[in-house]
Amino acid sequence: MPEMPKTYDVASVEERILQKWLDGKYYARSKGEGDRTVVIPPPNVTGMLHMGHALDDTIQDTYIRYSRMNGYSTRWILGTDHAGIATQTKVDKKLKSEGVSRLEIGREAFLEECQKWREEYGGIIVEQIKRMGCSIDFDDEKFTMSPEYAKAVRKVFCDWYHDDLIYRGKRIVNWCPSCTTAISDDEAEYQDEKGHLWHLRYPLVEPVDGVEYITVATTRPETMLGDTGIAVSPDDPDKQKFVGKMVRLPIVDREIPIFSDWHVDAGFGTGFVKVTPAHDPNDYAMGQAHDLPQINIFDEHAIVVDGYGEFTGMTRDQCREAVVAWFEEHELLDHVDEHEHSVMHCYRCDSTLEPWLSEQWFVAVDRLKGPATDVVADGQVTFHPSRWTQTYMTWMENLKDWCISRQLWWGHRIPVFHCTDCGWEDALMEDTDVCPICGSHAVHQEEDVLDTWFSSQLWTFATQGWPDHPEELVGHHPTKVLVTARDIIALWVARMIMSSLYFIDQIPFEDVFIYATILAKDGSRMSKSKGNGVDPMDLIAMYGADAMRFNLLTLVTNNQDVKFDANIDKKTHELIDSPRTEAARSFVTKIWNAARFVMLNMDGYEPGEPQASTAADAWILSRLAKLTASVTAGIEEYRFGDVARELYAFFWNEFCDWYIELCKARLAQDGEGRLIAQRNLVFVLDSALRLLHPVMPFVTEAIWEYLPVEDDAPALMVAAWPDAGELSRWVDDEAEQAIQLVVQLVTSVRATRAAYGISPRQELAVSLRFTADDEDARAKRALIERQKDLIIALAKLSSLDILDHDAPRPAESGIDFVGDIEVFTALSGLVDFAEEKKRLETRRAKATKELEKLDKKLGNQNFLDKAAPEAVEKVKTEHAALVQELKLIDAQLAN
RNA sequence: GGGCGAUUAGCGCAGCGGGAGCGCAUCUGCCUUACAAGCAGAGGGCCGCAGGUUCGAACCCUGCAUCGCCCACCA
Repeated sequence: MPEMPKTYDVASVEERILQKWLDGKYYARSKGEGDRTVVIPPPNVTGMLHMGHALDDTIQDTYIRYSRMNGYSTRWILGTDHAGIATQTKVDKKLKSEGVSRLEIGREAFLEECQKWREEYGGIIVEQIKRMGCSIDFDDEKFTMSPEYAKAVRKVFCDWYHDDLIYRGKRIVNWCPSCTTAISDDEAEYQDEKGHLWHLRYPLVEPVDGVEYITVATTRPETMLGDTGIAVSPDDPDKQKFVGKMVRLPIVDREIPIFSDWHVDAGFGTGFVKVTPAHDPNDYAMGQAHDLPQINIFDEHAIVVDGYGEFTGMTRDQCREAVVAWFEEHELLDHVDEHEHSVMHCYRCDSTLEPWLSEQWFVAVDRLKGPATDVVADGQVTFHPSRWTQTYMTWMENLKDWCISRQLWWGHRIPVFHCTDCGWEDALMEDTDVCPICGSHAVHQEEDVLDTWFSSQLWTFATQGWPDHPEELVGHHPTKVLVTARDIIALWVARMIMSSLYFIDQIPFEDVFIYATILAKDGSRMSKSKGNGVDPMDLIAMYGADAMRFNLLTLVTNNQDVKFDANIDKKTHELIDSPRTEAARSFVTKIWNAARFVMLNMDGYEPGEPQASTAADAWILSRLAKLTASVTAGIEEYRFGDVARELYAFFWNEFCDWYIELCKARLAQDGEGRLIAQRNLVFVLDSALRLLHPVMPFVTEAIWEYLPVEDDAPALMVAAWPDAGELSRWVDDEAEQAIQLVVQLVTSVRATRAAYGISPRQELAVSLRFTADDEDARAKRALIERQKDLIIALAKLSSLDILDHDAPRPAESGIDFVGDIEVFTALSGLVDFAEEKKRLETRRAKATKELEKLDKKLGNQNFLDKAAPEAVEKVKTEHAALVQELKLIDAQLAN
């Protein structure tokens, strides 16, 4: 048999194993019972993957690998998102650094630049996904702007357009005057800024009760040029007398009405609000409700338009200054307060956004939201953890029409054509340059492109042949689970549900798994600008993909965010270390070494069934059976953190720490015992590797190549998942108790040894004495007799005697207790007995304190009456044991 | 303003109604031929604060504090 290298060389092995998988195309769709199609949330082609992707992809890969091994039909669909605004920004910046702008090179050349960018970064992203070990369908990569996908997007637009779900309208949008595009609310960044609250006086046309003017408070005095009303709160009694009166707007000399509206907070400012419907979302809403004119005072660059005299041609800032100066000059500036408020900025160029009235395209959501709410309410689509259901529902309730047009170039161009001659307009699947009505060639396509989410909402079905090959969807849609981050529940998850229900009358996925947001160690968001981000590729380079994956999965609990334990150099922003990932790497190494030990003891091995020939065998097989059931259920329920911890505890603390040690004596001898131990070791190791494989695919695959298991599978990755039902025949609670006793006895002797500083090489004579002489004690005694050699070997004893229950205590011995068994360790000539006395006294104090607690409990009649009988019984047993222990300690002390 | 989450050992986290746990770090002793990326042992906790429910609360309820996230708003 080939010998395993002494050390596990992570980098070279992971590289080789990856190639093996790719060569074998084991990542491709698998056939089986029950469909498990999963779509990857398409990463943006803007750059590299971050820790969120690493977590997302690790979860999906673990799930898919498990499902593949467990005989499901699987397919994990790969793809990337063109990410309109984000990519365009990156390409803009790149061009700028080369000294050109997109306006100079034109739309066509710019799109070519975007394509180039996409090819480069899309390629990098796919390489990174490979490097993490993801078993995704690499031969069939999707892209939200591929010709097939574009066709799906276009069909969705046209169908909705013709079903009156898409309309064009003038609305207030977040406008970036520098990028000259609308951006969505989620693309706006709020920043708290110190500003001012200017109090301006507006004269009343007719005095009211002798009052000649009212005072409004505003943070944006420049917008007063577009004021068309003044609002007061309906809950403000002092102001009601002004309602219905008119105000003469200074500078523009316009008469505007005072009205009452619920938007107004009587307690803020002066209680009078200037209303500028064209330049504020709230004012727009009030303007709609009260039928006010919408006066746009800015052009697309936020320059004051014609007709405002000296103010025309000014920027927002210049205009603000000039307006304030004018009010001051005319003694209409009441006063100015300092005021902190948050201001929206463009996340691309950081300009202050202008709420701006412009022509945009919208999706009417009224007919879409009902069905999308129902499928979640009735459990067809289930969120995990369940609390996200509420987030979803709340968002659906408050859903407003969706602005889908973007004044960008990189994206799906809106397929609406109009004729400037006759006014014809339609959404078309094929481009045209002739008007079908008047035959004119004055036909133009809309310049705007669609919001990126408009295309990604189709992801589950447009990646699977829709609309041209609907047969591809059969059996593979709805997909099984969507694994994603919580911040796109509204932006993406909800929209996928809406569009999927509309177009293919199916939910897009059965489950939505929302994982925790990964924060930096200090609890703040990881971000490039703060330099506290961790690059998954750095972690892989330092510790390997398996270690990163394992660590990430331990973080998957019910929590909604989690701090990533990594240290980063404050100056260079480079990763220094990640203690938790390092610990995970130790686990990888441990697995390698344990396997290596097994392989070093394979001389004379002949394949055969596992066999519970000793208590140790029965125990480990029982533990394995329970682990298999638990891990299987854990993955099915998306409890990845539990799964990782259980695997760790079994492999390290049970298999390595005890079973391997318990086998060493048998392995050292020739004969049947050795063969049985070999077979059991191979069986348990093989099973454990299978269970570990979805979590740590590389090291398990590498080890499996050495294992002498007969299996048709060409790789562990496509080998069978252990069958919990089949294994359940090994469950053996008695054996588990027996080994637990062995472990306790060995640990007891080791603790005594450590307490006295006795060398591990010094063999000790130990005798055991049972405090009782009942059936239970006799059974335990028989068991210990059977495991005597094991205990002697593991505790490094010269002898192990079992005394009769009434035998005298051995002189000059240390004492310890394992339940009702006294453990005497002969210490004659080895220790200072004053020490032992001190030790016993400490122990006595502890036991006394514990006993008091139990006494109190048992003295409580309510406890005896109301608590579960098992609970009472347990306390009674513990109580008896403690009483016995104290008696023994006292006897020992008296000695 | 509305909602959600967190607060447990120095650090990062599990546990979520009946004995306070894991990993790292710390201390002690070990190169016991699978593993020093290891082995054995040990120390370290008013389980955020205050009430309540319960025979019994880290766990359930209420309030508070601190930190964080999401949504809305900020004239």
